This record gives sequence, C-alpha cells and structure tokens, in this order.
Amino acid sequence: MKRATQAKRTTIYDLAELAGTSASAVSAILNGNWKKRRISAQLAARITKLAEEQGYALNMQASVLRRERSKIIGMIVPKYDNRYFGSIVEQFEAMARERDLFPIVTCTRRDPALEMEAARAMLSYQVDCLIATGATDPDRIVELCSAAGVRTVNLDLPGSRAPSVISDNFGGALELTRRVLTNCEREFGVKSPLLFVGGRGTDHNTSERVRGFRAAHAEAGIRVDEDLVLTCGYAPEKAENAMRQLAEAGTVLPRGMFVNSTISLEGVMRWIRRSGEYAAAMPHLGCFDWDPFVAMLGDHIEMVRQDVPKMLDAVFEIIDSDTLELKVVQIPPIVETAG
Amino acid sequence: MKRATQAKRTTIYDLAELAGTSASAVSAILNGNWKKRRISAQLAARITKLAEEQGYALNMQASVLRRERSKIIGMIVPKYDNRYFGSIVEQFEAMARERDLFPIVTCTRRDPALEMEAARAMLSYQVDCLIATGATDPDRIVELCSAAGVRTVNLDLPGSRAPSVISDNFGGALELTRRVLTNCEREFGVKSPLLFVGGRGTDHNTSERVRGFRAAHAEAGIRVDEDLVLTCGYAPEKAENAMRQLAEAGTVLPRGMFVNSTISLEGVMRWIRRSGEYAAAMPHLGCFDWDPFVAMLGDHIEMVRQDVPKMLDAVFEIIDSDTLELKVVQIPPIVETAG
DNA sequence: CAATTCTGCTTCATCGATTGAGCAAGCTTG
DNA sequence: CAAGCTTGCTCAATCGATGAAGCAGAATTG
Repeated sequence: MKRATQAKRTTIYDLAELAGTSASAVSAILNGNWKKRRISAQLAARITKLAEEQGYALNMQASVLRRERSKIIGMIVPKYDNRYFGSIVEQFEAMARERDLFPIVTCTRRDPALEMEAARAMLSYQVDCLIATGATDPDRIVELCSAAGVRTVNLDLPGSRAPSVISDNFGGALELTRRVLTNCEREFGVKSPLLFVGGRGTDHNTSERVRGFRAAHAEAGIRVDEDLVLTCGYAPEKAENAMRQLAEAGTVLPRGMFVNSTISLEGVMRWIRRSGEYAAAMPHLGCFDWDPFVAMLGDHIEMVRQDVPKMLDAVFEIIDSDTLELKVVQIPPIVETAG
Repeated sequence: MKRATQAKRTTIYDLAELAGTSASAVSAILNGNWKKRRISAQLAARITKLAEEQGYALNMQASVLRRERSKIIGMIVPKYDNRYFGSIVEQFEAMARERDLFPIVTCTRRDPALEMEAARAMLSYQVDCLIATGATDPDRIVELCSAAGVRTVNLDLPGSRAPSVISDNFGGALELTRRVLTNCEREFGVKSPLLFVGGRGTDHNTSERVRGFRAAHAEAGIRVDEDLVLTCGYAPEKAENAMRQLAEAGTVLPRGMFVNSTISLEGVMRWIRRSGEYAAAMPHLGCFDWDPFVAMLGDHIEMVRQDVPKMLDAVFEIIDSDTLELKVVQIPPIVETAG
C-alpha cells in the first residue's frame, strides 16, 4: 500500500515561505497561542486564511514529539459485540473529545497476550493515560504503563495497582437473584435454588456476582449446591456446552437461572430452544447486562443494566483530578423493570 | 491531567550510551533491519537484551515523523450499538494488525460534521489510508483525504470518488421481501403490501432496499402505496414515531413489515408492544441486519445478515493491491433461515 | 532627549528515530 | 605488498512543530 502519488503535504514552513514570515509565527498562530507570543491580529488573520486555502493540516507526530503531553488517551476493551462495551466506547470517545483528548480504542478479544501487546502499542503512541476495560490482568498492564510514567484507570474489572471503576456487582447480583427467586416462587410455588451460568470464576466481577447470588439464596433460606454454579466463561458456546453437560449429567434443571452477561445468555437461550428441556414452561431468567432485544424476549427475564454514563463520569473524574489514590469506585447498576 | 512524576522514557540514545555504541546501530537493531546495515549478530543480541531490561519502548511519533509511511490505518464508523458495526470494527482491527498496520477507529454518531472533523484528525495523525464506514457524505471525506494524498475506501455506503464495498442491498431486500410476503400469504391468506420502516431516504442503501422491496411486490403483483414507505431515519425513536403517526392517520396497518436495520427494529418492536395494535396476531417481519436475540424473538421474523468477513476481505484486497479503480464491490448478504 | 518599555516578530535548539554517506580495520587477490 | 573488497560500525542531516531567547524599531516616561 503506497501513498497516492501526491504533492507533499503543506507544512508550516511552506506557509511561512508563502507569507514571507517565519515558521514559528505560523506555528504560534495555528496552535492558538499567538496572543501570548505577541503576534499581530493582522498577521494571524492572514496566516489563518492562507492555511485554509492551502489545506494545511497539522502533523500530529511532529507536534506530539515536541510537546510534553500528547493529549492522546487510550482504551483497551474486550469485545465490541454487546451493548455494554459498545456504549462504554461510544461514551468514552465523546468524553475524551470534550476534553480535547484524542481517543484511541482497541479491542483485545479477552486475550491476555493481546492485551499486553495493545498496551505496549499505546505506550509507543505516547498516550497520556490508559483505560484498561475488562482486562484479564490489569495489574500487569499498570506495571508496564507506570514504568513508562503513564497513568492507568481500570474499568469494569478492578486491579490492585491503579484506581478502578466497577459496577456494584454484589449489590446488583443480590437484587437480581432476589427477583428471579421471587418470580420462580410466584409462578412455580417452589423455593428452590437457581442456576448460575457464565463468566470466569477467577474474575472479580464473576466472583462478586456469585457472592450476591449466594447471599440472596441464603436470605431466602435456600441452599445452593456447588455444581449449580457454572462459571464456564463468557462465550455463547461455552455457556451452551455447560448447560448440555449439566443436563447430560442427569441433574434436575432448576426453574430459574442467573446468567452472567448477555453474551452468555445467547448460548443459554440457544440451548434452551434446541434441547427442548424447558418446553413445558420457560425458566425465569436474570441477566447481568442489558440488551433491548433481550428485554423483548418475554416477561420471564429480568435484567441488570450497568450504569455506563456514571461509570465513565467516575473514570474521567479520576483522570481530571489527577488522583493517584488506589480507590475502587463502585457504581450501582440499574435493575430494569421486567417486560 | 499530568504525566506521573516519572523518569524520562528510555530512548535509543540512552541504550546507545549504556552499550557504548551509536544510536543509529541501536535503531537499526531494534527496528529489524540490522542485517541490511551489516550489524553483527553479537551486538544485535546485546542491544536487544539491554532494551528488554531497560523497558525500552519505541517512540512512534518520532518514528512516524521520520518515515514516509506511518503504517496507521483509520476507520470512521457511525455507531457501536449494533452487531453489524461491532463486527466490522473487530474484524477491521484484526486484519489491520495482521498486516502490521495500527488501526485507529472513531465513531461519528451519524453526524456529518463529526465525520469531517474525525477525518481531519486522522489526517493529522498521518494515516496511510482511511476507511469511511457508513459515511453520510463519503465524497467530501475522499476529497479532503485525497488533497492530503491519503487513499480512501468507502464501506457500507458507496461514494463516487473512491472504491466502495457494500452489501448487495437490492438483492438482499428482494429476497427478504419475498420471504415476508410468502409468510404473510401463508398465515393470513392475503396478498397485501408490506410496510417499509427505517433508514434515510437519501442514502444509497435505503433507496436500493426500497427498490428491492418494490421489485418483490411487483413480482407478486402487489401494488405498494407511497405512504407505506417510511424512511424516517434509523434511530429507534424515529421508527417508533413513524409507526405511531401512521396508525394515528387511520391507515390500515399491513400484516407484514420490512424493517431497515436492527436499530429501527428496536423502535418498531417497542411500538408494537406498547400500542397493542397487533395484539391479535404478530405481523411478519423482515429485518435487514442480524442480531442473535432478534433471531430468538420468534419465527415471525426473517433476517438478512450482511457478510462482514467478505466485505472486509474486499476492503483489504483493494488496499493491499493499491487499486485506485473506482469500482463498487457488492457483497451478497446472507439470508438467515427463520427461527 | 536619553532611558525604558512594549510590540512584533525571527533565530535556533530540540523532541527521538531513521538512513545515506563515510570511514577504519581486516581480509582477499593477483 | 598494493589495490580493492568486506565487515561493522559512526556521523550528521532530516522529518515538522514548538518555544525560550533575542533583537530591532516604535512608543512611552521622567
């Protein structure tokens, strides 16, 4: 792939030459601090017009190289295939731009090696700050970044070496489980344990959600058997397989389930439809994450929606305020009313 | 937001000093063309090790400034809130990395001004190439880019000044409409026109889909009334409002609909549920775009899934082969079998 | 009116990596 | 053993923007 056969781009030197002035005057005018440098409004107007005419575009590489701060802010994100991460990215970009920062986002597919590689790439591009969203191993990323003097904020999954902004996973899971238990009892008249499906047993969010799940059961005086907690990973196929194995093992399937993310729900729903196990009556479901079409799937599904705007407000508050404090900010998720 | 109080980053000069050699040797070694420059394997090994120990990271800004190609590839994309654009971005990033290109993606929220601003920013970052996905006015972007000698490829929506890769919108819409018409006739025994909802009347995709929609009706000998084509925009609220207005105008609502994108479907479904107009029997729906949960909404919905992998293959084929030819590549979408 | 201040610029070093040109020491060849 | 080649480096210019320091000339001040 070559650059089109094109005249070289216009630089401040070209403009200076055309205007019969110096490059530094042009630079000062175009980057807006010409008043501080006592350039006449007249010259400023002339150069601005000229730059416009010549289609001048700043060379960020040169600019960033020279400056102290790059004004580039990076984010790594696991996937783009669900509304939660999609809105995180969209909101992040908007808020970065509001602050005159250039956002660079990259998706790491939940792959630890890619996460590190992506972080390294961001450092090479001189990001001023990096947001590690849902990172498998946030602390290693922070270590890498802090060696380069770059601040990090963990989002969605917490780490121990940088401030973190996460959902109140315990609280959300507790409330969600309560609701599903109530729904089950109302419809089926039984007080029996739910199934937990999806997520990684090792990640903080999942373990907190399991804790909330257990707490809600405990409250209701229901015992949860170990093999009803299937933290099999997030991918739809993994959730589907976990369900199949459970059924094949001859376990009596619960009348309700807690599904850890829409992405796992995709697999769970697929299995329910394919296996026909729940042909008689759909189980009551609770999903930790929101999706508009899941909401339309029927009134047997409750959802918890993570509060992305508040989470990103918290992230930028940390960034804007230069806090280095190792706090973990927990944002309560929103329990969507069913239907 | 300041840089943490940190030692300056290690540069090739630091490494050169530590190793008692020159910066240019270090540079050649670390960027891999030390063989061309006749550097001994011994020194190469020593420097590589040292760089590792010192946590050296290339300064891309300096590197790109000096080189004539940046190896940065940009993409602008309208939204991250649906599976179609999500998978485009994910696939794009993966394919860019395979080619040793650094992907920069930015979301422009279907806002023409933001599109131009984003394109300008990408030029400042010296992108070698820009993919304009679903751009409102691709030709203006191309114009801007080509003035800077940067190649552009249009994706999803075609333009007249750069090669474009789009879905076969006419073909997909034709087939989708046929299916919905068949479904309606089978269930309701009537040959009546469908409703078309969503999209912008001015965009190429929408007008091609409307053309396919009309062609399928023509085939079946069904007349389509002008006011059954509601190209009201993509946003859910717009689709919902359009439905409401249609109903309020006293129009007899069709038994089937062609919905132009999942995002419009969100609004349509919401209206259907809220208004209760279809309480007796759900209408048959066809949706141009795919979503896993929409697929689970019931067997009254048919979907057309745009073939993202093939589309991006085509995009990179154009980029890799340096074609400047103004062709429009049409990729047939996949008609998902119902259920 | 000499001394000072202000205005409106210009000059030049710098950021870090890259690369063409050059150079010294060792090796080959006739 | 002189001429030429090879090996393994170093030197210095360069990419484009930035900003501290400097410098004329005009304006102000005591």
